[in-house]
Amino acid sequence: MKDDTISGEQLLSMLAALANPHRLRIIAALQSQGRNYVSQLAREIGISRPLLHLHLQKLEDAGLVTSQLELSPDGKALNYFEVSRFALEITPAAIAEAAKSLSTHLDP
Amino acid sequence: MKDDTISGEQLLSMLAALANPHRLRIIAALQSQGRNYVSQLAREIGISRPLLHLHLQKLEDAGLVTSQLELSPDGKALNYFEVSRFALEITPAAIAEAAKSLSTHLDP
DNA sequence: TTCATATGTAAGAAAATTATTACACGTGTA
DNA sequence: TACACGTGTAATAATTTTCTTACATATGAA
Repeated sequence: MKDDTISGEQLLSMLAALANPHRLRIIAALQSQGRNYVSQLAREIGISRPLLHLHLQKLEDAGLVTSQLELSPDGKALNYFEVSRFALEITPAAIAEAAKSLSTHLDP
Repeated sequence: MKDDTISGEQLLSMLAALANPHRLRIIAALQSQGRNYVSQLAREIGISRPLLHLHLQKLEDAGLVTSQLELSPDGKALNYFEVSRFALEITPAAIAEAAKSLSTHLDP
């Protein structure tokens, strides 16, 4: 059998990170056009840079994108983001499995 | 090729519906123990009935659960919920595909 | 020096989601 | 009738998320 096991918290954080139209578009853009740095991506998607920064942070916290700070030829610091490789199989059974490890307000 | 196509809005509404710990537990409970009616499910999960009602509504709006009103032997109206059969393949490519049909604030 | 580019982040406003409480209604039984 | 059980929902509060604006910093070029 495949080990598709994932913790409830992990699943939840990925779902929460994906549950936003801007963030879906961000992933789509990085997937289709490849890695990009923050300011440029903000221009392409049409949202403000601080707002994009916030969304990228959520995606990165969930492990869906990664970033790498680089120096451009002309000396600017560019923070490049790219999509992580991920594949979530979302089914009732997978959710039931993951939910076993979801903490409750009743937990010790 | 498989037609895994899904609209951006549809994907988004499912992701949003899943991105909550209570709702994951609801799906897990219905999947593991089978269909159940609202009051009983509320007791099992340990949340109030109105709160469960709200979460069930979101899940139903997203098409992840369905409900059927039935009369118990002793005449009570019981609203039974069960999990829908769904399987979402969440990958960067699938998101890029779905995001094509995501409306923007810039749309006509 | 000044301008244009890049970076990050803090503070507060706005909006959406989540949660509680209280109400209203229906049926069968004591 | 009163109680216990089921249903739904409205109003409000609390919390979280989203968004904007403004500030601070750094580098290269004009």
